[in-house]
Amino acid sequence: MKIQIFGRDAEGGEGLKMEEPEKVRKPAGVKNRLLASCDQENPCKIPPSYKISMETLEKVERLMREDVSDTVAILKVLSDPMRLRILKALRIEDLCVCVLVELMNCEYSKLSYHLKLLKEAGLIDCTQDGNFLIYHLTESGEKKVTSFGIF
Amino acid sequence: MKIQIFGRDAEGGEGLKMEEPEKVRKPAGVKNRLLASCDQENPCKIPPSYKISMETLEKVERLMREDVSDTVAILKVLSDPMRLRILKALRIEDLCVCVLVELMNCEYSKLSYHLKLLKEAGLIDCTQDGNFLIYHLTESGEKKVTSFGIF
DNA sequence: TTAATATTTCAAAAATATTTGAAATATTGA
DNA sequence: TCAATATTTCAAATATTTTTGAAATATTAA
Repeated sequence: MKIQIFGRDAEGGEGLKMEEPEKVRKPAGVKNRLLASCDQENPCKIPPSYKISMETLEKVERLMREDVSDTVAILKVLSDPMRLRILKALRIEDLCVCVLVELMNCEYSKLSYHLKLLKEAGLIDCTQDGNFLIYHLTESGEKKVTSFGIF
Repeated sequence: MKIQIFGRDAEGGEGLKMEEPEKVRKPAGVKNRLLASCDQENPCKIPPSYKISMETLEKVERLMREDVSDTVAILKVLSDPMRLRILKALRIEDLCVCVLVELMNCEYSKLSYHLKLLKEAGLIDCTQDGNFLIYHLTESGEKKVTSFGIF
């Protein structure tokens, strides 16, 4: 696959792109990989509507290198009906495991698994009172849950 | 497990909870399941700090019944590094599969799988230009991605 | 002590999601 | 028409996540 690169434009998404005379570039570094096979003997074949500037390309490549693992981790934890419902409940009231078990209508061990994930993600925590564990949203959990605007 | 229920309080989370004299209730309907074994011969054993009002309980139970499947579905789609990075890229610029393949540094079939999930979730779509498919964020995708405040 | 209770942990089983590579499809250009 | 290209589809192999039930832990109550 080969890509044609057009001259600089004023910041991706800004609208107004001026199209400079067609000119195939062969840049160094990261761009090399992306545009490797694009040169004179090997002319680029791309659809006419498809133009992309060096600036935009670089911007996208920079984004690609950003670490998304934290975001993914939190999204993974949130993307489960049981865990979402636990969070919803705890937003209203701190609840002990025994009540959650009844509310969720499930086995202790199952609930416990999900509570563990939520806790490991720092979204909830619990305090002990005798034999009972009473779970609550953490401050950061409260914030995240709110900022995701999920509920 | 048995739960002790205390008198009405003014809306969960409003602060100021007045604690009426201890009184075990045995309500009907949904509450029955939750509080089934809580009566005179079978006195409730809960930790002293743990009080919950009928109102709060009802509120939580109502929440439990709400359907979260749409939210879960979208969160599931978002909770993958590859898909997140695709979305990030498409926020900057519409991109054809061939460029995405290079950016993501992966096989076509793999990329295609993730594009499909994103498309099925209505977050992205594509237009065809000859042999090329050029993917873009949908309007609703744009909105969702923004509202989740992920990037 | 001992028994009962609330909860977690663990490992195996089951369910889901992802990756892989080959083959299919559709479009272009000769 | 035919070959080349861009992309998707498919089914099998892998990997990850979730469920299950039994056993472990820790606390209370007797």
